[in-house]
Amino acid sequence: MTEQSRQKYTRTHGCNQLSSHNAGEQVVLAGWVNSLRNLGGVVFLDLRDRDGLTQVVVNPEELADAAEDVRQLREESVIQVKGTVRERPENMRNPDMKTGDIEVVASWLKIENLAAPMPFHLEDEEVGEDLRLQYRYLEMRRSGLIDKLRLRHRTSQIVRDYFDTSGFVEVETPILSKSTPEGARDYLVPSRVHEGKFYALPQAPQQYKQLLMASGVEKYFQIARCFRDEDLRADRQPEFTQVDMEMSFVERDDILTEVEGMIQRVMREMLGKEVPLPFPRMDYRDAMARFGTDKPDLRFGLELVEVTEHLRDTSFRVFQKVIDSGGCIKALPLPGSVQLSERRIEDWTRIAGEYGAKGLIWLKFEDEQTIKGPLAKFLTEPEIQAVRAETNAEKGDYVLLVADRREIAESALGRLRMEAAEAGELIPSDRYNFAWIVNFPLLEYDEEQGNYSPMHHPFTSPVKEDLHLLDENPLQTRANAFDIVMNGVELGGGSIRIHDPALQEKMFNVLGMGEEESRKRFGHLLKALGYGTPPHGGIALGLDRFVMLLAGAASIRDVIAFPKTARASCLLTGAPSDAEEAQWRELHIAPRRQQKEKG
RNA sequence: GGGGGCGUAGCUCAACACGGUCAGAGCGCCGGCCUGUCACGCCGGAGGUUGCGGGUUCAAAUCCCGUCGCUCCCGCCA
Repeated sequence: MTEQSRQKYTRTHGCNQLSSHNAGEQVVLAGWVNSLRNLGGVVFLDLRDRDGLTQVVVNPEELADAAEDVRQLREESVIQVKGTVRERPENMRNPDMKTGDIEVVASWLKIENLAAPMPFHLEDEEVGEDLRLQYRYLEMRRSGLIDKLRLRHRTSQIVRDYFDTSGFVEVETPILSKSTPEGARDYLVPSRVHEGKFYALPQAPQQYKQLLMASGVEKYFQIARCFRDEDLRADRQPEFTQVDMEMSFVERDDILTEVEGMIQRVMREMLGKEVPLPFPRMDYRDAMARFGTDKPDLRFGLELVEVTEHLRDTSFRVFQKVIDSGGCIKALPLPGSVQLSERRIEDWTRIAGEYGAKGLIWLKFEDEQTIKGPLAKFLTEPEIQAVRAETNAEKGDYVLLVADRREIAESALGRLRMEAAEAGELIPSDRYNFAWIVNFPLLEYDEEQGNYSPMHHPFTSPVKEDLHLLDENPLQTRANAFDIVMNGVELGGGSIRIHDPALQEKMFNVLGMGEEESRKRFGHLLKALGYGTPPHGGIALGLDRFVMLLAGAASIRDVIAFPKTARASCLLTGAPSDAEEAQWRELHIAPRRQQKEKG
């Protein structure tokens, strides 16, 4: 190898670093061609690396050999350039560019990779998301996605440091795990060694972390990947990341305090926001009654009120029927600034219908005494007055009414509260409101299965005072569980767990599991509880959702490097894909279609 | 499993309600010109299975049915 060819042109500067102070210096830059301006003789190109842009000038007199190559260049090609930093003439500086006072006059240029024409405009935000996902690596180059990944990285760092400082130990738990048919659908992994048996990917490290409490770890945390084979949403991916933690010898408020401290630190260091502690705590029942959801967005008002009693003797037959059958009438007062066009009422009626509401009634207060709307000819003067007083409505305000079963009326109006806030631009940006929702019901009745199912999970402890209700009135039993809500997004949930094996067995029993079945599914846990497991509890927070909110993003896909589509496929790699026949034979499985053809 | 929105050139979109002219525009791409641009400019050109399959019709991008993909929501997500 000659001396010449061994000469290494390693980068001397980043594309954001040079200024007029460097004038006259020999530098080597490397990066992508961000844009190209070929004037026939002289060629200008903006070179981009992960830090910034620098203009490079290719002058035919000074670089005759490379000038021909430069003509072939296309945007997003990768090049290395050696050259001299030159101050630009006064009238040719670019004040919009950080390095706009200088340019690098190329004396040597190497095309490392001549890029094919881009399949889409990299900076065009209107490009279809499917195309951007297919070329995710191209989207990342210019979309600000990398900044979001940096934000995510730093958030994880702070979380790790916070828990480390508080004496927590990060423990990794298995990805190949055991299927438990409760809860979400499992992703299954067939076993080659054990014919006909399967691992499951963890929906959460729940049981392992409780076993770590039995192990004496006392303070555990993990930034853990979780998998759930359920239908997706803007804030749900089939695989996602939880900040998972568990503590021994604690009560509910110890956990809440620990988490509040962590969130406060993240908000301070990531956004420079000082969030006041403690976060407000709201009963599940109150959240439902006032906001129609268990994850209320507290950045704005617009609370629901109940008007059932005021309209108990109404002549409006639809309402009368609902009241007679034990339903209720909930109202959502809206300021007149939220325009209720006919089209909007139609749209919102359809939305209310998605929640099972059979209708949506509106009225407008023309003044204190007079209302407009379909109820105008049905409501009496005192009824109007009562509704007005209850809703605090003023002249020009609207009231939306849903009469139905309580859950339906509340959840439908809860959703319309969000629609109205958006439509009326009532949501302050740059504001962060946290709240704890506490005292969830322990159980709900599963109509399909015809039995009780846990609202959180089967290891959740009832609140002490409600223990007796487990026999008398299971649905009335409150759980010692809590959710944390940030700007209307459920960030995470946790609970105090059951650490008494007898109570745990009883719980399984209430859930309709016989002794044999519960031992088969959860025997390992029950056994551990019997060998000296301390009282414990913990929480899991959705890291993707948290970072999404910190980044001001609309979907968790925007804070995940390689997300999946709403149908759980990866457009970049094409996963999931077919497997070789030899592969599934080795795993003792066959696609059903194949079996049918054979059988 | 159910409902809403979208699918036309490489990209973004127009033409679609009321079926009928060669399916157009901007950007990108290709060729030519251009030595101070920074959204460089100017001239010329190529590029289409209107997602796919079927139907109605003399005639379908347009109407109907089915299907696939993306997306939002309900159910689901212990």
